[in-house]
Amino acid sequence: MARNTSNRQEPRSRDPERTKGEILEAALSEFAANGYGGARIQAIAQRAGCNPRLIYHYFGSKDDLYLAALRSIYAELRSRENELNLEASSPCDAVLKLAEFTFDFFSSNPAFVSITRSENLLDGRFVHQLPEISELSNPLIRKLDGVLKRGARAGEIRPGIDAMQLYVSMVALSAHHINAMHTLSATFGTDLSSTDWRKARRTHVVELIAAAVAHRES
Amino acid sequence: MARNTSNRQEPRSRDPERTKGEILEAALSEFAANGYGGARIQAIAQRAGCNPRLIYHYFGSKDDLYLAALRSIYAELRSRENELNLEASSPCDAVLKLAEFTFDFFSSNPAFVSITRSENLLDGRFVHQLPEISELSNPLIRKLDGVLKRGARAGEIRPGIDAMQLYVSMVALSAHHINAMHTLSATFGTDLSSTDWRKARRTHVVELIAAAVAHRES
Amino acid sequence: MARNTSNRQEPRSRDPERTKGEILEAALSEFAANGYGGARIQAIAQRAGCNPRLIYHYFGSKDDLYLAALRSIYAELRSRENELNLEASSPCDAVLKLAEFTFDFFSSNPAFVSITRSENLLDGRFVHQLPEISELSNPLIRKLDGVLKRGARAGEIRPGIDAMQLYVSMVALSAHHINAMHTLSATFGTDLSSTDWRKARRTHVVELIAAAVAHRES
Amino acid sequence: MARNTSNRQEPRSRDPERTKGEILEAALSEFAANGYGGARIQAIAQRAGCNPRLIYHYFGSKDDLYLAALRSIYAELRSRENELNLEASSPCDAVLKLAEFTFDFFSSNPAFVSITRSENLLDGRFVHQLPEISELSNPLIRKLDGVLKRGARAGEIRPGIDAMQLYVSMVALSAHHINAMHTLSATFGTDLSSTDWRKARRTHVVELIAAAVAHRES
DNA sequence: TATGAATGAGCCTTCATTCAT
DNA sequence: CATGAATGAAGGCTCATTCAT
Repeated sequence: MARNTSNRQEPRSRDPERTKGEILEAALSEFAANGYGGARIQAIAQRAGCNPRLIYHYFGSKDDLYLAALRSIYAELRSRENELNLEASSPCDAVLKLAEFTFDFFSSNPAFVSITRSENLLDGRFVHQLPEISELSNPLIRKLDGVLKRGARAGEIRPGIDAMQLYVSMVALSAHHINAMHTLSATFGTDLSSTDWRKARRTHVVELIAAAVAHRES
Repeated sequence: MARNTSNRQEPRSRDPERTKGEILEAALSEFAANGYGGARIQAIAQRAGCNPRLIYHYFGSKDDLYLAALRSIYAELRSRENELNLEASSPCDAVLKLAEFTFDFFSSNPAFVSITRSENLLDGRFVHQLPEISELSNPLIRKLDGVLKRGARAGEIRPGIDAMQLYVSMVALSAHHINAMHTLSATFGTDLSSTDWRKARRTHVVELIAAAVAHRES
Repeated sequence: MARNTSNRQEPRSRDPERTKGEILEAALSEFAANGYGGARIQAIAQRAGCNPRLIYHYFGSKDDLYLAALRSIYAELRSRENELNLEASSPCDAVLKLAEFTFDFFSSNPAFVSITRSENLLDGRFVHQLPEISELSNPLIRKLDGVLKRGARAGEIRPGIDAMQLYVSMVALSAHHINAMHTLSATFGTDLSSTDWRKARRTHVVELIAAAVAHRES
Repeated sequence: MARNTSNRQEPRSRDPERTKGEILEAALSEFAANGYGGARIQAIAQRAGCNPRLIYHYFGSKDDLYLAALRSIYAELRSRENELNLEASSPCDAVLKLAEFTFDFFSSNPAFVSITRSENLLDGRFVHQLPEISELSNPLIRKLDGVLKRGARAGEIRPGIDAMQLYVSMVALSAHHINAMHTLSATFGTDLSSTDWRKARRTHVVELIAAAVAHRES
């Protein structure tokens, strides 16, 4: 007859910061797995182990939660890029370092690729609401531009390479096979997610970039 | 009292084949613009100027309509690729020809990019149901492999390049800036859809591929 | 074992006009009983014996359904007023005829009173969207004005009475005890909805109006 | 490092009575503006500048808060009516004095009209829980009855007028144009809230009551 | 005294789909 | 061939309210 407390389920943590973090983490997974439209607020709540209502308490709306998730993955990228120290290396090494970093970042952050994909499906509806993002990559492009010019003067690097184009290429070569993994896998009849294929891809991409920037005697 | 037929509104084309084609066309647009989940069966009906019910009449379900759309864009790709004649050119020219074709195909078929993107969001749920797709690219890869080997023997092309990796790179370099147009545009603060940027991108990509496959004197 | 048809519930009438009418009727009751905010779309569906979804099929939204209900009660009022023939009576008789009609209209159309009350709670949010309503009462006021002037000239009616003020008074005297029935009943400890009270009220109101417009020898 | 108390924000007034009063005041506004169903407990908290939880602390529930608001507006009315001194005037003057008082009370207490309206929308659900209200108006009716009888004997006032009916009429004539302001305004295309209209209405109402009770030579 | 955290119930609305004509 | 009528399931969001501090 006694109503012991152990009978009812744990009423959550009473730790707002942690709860908020768990919700964001869950949102990241759900949005990555299903896109904005396909994501279910209830699924996020379940992943976070909390009441759906709580999501509104902390984030206000699905849109705002999505914006928070978007902000978070870009913040992660920015924080990682800041750790790069391109100036310290020789021009060729710096380019390869960036190429490797870019490749590895997308490899180990599939959520970035997924959410970015969803965002593009929506014609960038949300990313355009985050002005801070546009300030993210400009410094990197400037640094890369410096490296290319330095390398060109030193005869190490083919002159005339546009930094932004090169960076877009690095991103393309590093992300597209993840982005389009399923269609490419189906097309080629090969599993592009296998460790072997990914390792081969990394080698190929780095070689391709190296060859592309190298100075050639003609 | 008689209910003569002239009283009711014109009941469409009475041309089943044409109606079916219009629906497929409309579906292509809608799926490309909104993805699978975001596409509305009613919107497709409106685009096609017909009754939603008719879609079920001709295609059975939203899934089947989507499959038809998927099939159609891959058929288009296959048909274009068949027009290529890589064997007729010198190895270097053949590679560049393929690069240019690939770039131009994605540029002029944004629906392919969009629907492909949606498909990957769904983890390839539908593309895996179309076995004919896997037979599409194998011939191309084989041909490209032949070209690369021929070029290597002739000393024109750097040996050891994997055909599939190279082709994935071509696709990546040609499609990713379209696929991720909005996020990249927001990131760089540049409009990646402008004609100028696209033209510069084409030049960059072709040069990059050329440099990557070129044989270098050690 | 046989699944006879009488087992499943009647799948509705397949008579759109009738269905639409039933929904409107149900909406009228529900809105009258609970106001706009308190009305439940599902309750309306149940009253109408149909699926909630059907309401959206025919009316689009709760707002639009409410607008339709509003329109309908005013149309009813207009149609009744048009049957009045004030010009045919002597001025005094015409005024009393209008007073009696007004009293009886509100008595027998409690939905009008209720929905009107709800509308005022919303600061007339919806009534302002129905421009046709403003054209409803102007003719009546003009007619009443004519009657009053005619009566004044004939020495039957006290001169200087403003037609609109008088009409507002008729409405007030006829509607307010319905509108505020519960608070007044509670205040006076009397049931204002009883037949007896209503009958006495009618007599009182008509007498009051009669005395108010009568020409007095001073 | 020490977390001194001056760091956290001022925890409100620490004056329970005042806080309670502010909440009641806020509730009055919110209920008047939105009715019972439309009122938001959080909006009341914001108006009162306090935490929603505090409302529960002081008043228990939304219902109880509403009851308190209801009690308060009727207490205000009772207190005002008690200041009237009908016996001191001549019968006619007394009637007009009451008419003017009633008109002015509703004019200057729109919250009374609004909350009363909301209450009637709810079929008097709450007013029936306040037995003290029914004891409010009985003395007034008795007084008015006395005045009418006195006036009838003196030949000043038409005999046979029922005091309650007359009082209901006064209320109706004074309140209905406020109660139904928006629908009437929309109907007549006139702004019934304008100062001019209200002034003309007052004159009209007083004249109407005067004429209605006046003794006429047959 | 006062407050933020957390919840369960319920509402409007949308969508793909089938029924009957 | 073609269409309007009708439906069940589910989703985002809001609200009053209680728990724990």
